[in-house]
Amino acid sequence: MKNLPDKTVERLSQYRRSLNNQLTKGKTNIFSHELAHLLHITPVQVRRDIMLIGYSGTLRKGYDIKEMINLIGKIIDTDEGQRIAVIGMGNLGKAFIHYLHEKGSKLRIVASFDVNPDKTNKTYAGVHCYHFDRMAEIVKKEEITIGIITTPPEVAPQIADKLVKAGINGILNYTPKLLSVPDEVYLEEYDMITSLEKVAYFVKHRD
Amino acid sequence: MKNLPDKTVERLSQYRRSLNNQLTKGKTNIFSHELAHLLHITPVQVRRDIMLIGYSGTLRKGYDIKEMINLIGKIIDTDEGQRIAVIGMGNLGKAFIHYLHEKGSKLRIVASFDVNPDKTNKTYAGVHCYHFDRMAEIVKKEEITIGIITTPPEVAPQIADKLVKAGINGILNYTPKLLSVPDEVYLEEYDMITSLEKVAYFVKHRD
DNA sequence: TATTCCCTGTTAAAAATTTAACAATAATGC
DNA sequence: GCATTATTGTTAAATTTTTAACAGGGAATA
Ligand SMILES: NC(=O)c1ccc[n+]([C@@H]2O[C@H](COP(=O)([O-])OP(=O)(O)OC[C@H]3O[C@@H](n4cnc5c(N)ncnc54)[C@H](O)[C@@H]3O)[C@@H](O)[C@H]2O)c1
Ligand SMILES: NC(=O)c1ccc[n+]([C@@H]2O[C@H](COP(=O)([O-])OP(=O)(O)OC[C@H]3O[C@@H](n4cnc5c(N)ncnc54)[C@H](O)[C@@H]3O)[C@@H](O)[C@H]2O)c1
Repeated sequence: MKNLPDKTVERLSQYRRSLNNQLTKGKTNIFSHELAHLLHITPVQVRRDIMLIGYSGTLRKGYDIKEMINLIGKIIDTDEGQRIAVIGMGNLGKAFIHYLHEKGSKLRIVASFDVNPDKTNKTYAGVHCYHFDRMAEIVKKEEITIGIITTPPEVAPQIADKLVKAGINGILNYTPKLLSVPDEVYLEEYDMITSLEKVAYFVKHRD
Repeated sequence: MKNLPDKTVERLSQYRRSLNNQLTKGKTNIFSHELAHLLHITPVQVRRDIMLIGYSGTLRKGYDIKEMINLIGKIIDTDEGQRIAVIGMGNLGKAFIHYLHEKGSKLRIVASFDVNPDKTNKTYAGVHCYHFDRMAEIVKKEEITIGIITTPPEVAPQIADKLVKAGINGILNYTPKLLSVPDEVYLEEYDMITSLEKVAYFVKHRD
């Protein structure tokens, strides 16, 4: 399948979460306008996204929820899934692991790293924490493709460098320090303060 | 000033963080291409954003870092600042308060709420935690305009409703449950899983 | 003082994303 | 069975966002 637009990928993730939610409520089918309402977007956009991933609903019945969940899974998780590491087992790192635990996704956190002896050689929500010195070794052995950085910001650049050298393909950076990686590594950065400041701005400047 | 584009507002927040960073390194001026490099964007975009906020650099010297920080502060924080509450003092809520503490921003967290007696009537990083029953009262007294929701997802909708009734103007929702609020309330939602799944997708589908 | 160079500010073009419009058609009601 | 209704799929238009192009103009050089 051709590459999907950035924004469509983000929405697919949200569609899936909403669809799973509907499934637990006993719903088996859903209309574009229902899904749109849940995500605060327009029904057209839902239909367009669904068109882009090559799925089709049935007229007057809408979309089959299970089928859509499966298809989105194939697209995002891929059939083989991916293996993930968290670097920095502080508040955020631990919270993340607990949050992802038990989601039953094919994206699995299989290792974590820290340098603090209080953190290393322990297991958090089923994820073992190694000393960061062993990172390259474990990344290879465990076939890890994605690293999530939740260390203090100062060390984030060197962590990123080492992850790249170890052969990782994607980095999700939660420190406020903006990173630089080679083109072939996909980098996503998120800072809570930006979200908060965005709300602050639009609260004061909304029409 | 006319309303700025969504994306520009997000970047302003990042500009400011990067500029503060440069300031501590002793830099007083910066070129568009330098700032662009830090944010992985193009110099044109930097210049355009700066044009939109009505600031001007000097030819051959670039932009005055302090002046830009001040101006961005006026735009995002506004002169009076805003007062913020966190609802749900679990892992994420506490982490957030610690993270924002000591940033010296005009956006200040002035209260937090929980229902668990283990959490209430304590102070975390200088922020008092009240029982959620007192929320409406405190929101009025403390003139709180923004609420950050970090409760379990199940209760998020009812929390949001009550925040809206209490007269809040903006909500930042970190639970994976998508919310619905009246138009006049600005809503921003963020789910870490979406970021992770986005990385997962583009790692496998990058050209 | 002329010339070159570098960097800004801005308008115009391009690209990405969203929204509108509507044809097609299965189910429903009469 | 025929018209009506509801809903999808898709093309085209509109909007938003990014990128390109380039005209200034101040500093440096000579
Ligand atoms: N806590 C939040 O809500 C929040 C929000 C946004 C961003 N952040 C950012 O996320 C990051 C983590 O925040 P936190 O609250 O979890 O911090 P934290 O101090 O609790 O955790 C950081 C962890 O990284 C470990 N570490 C330090 N150096 C390391 C290294 N070289 N290699 C591996 N591990 C190392 C530390 O031992 C510690 O366990 C910070 O950059 C913070 O700015 C935090
Ligand atoms: N921890 C993460 O990394 C992470 C990441 C993304 C999203 N989230 C989401 O953020 C939210 C919080 O996560 P967490 O790990 O901090 O959970 P948590 O269980 O540690 O904290 C939740 C807190 O909310 C309080 N609470 C429960 N009901 C309440 C109510 N009605 N009013 C006020 N407070 C109430 C609880 O007492 C608890 O202190 C969850 O929705 C979670 O899914 C967490």
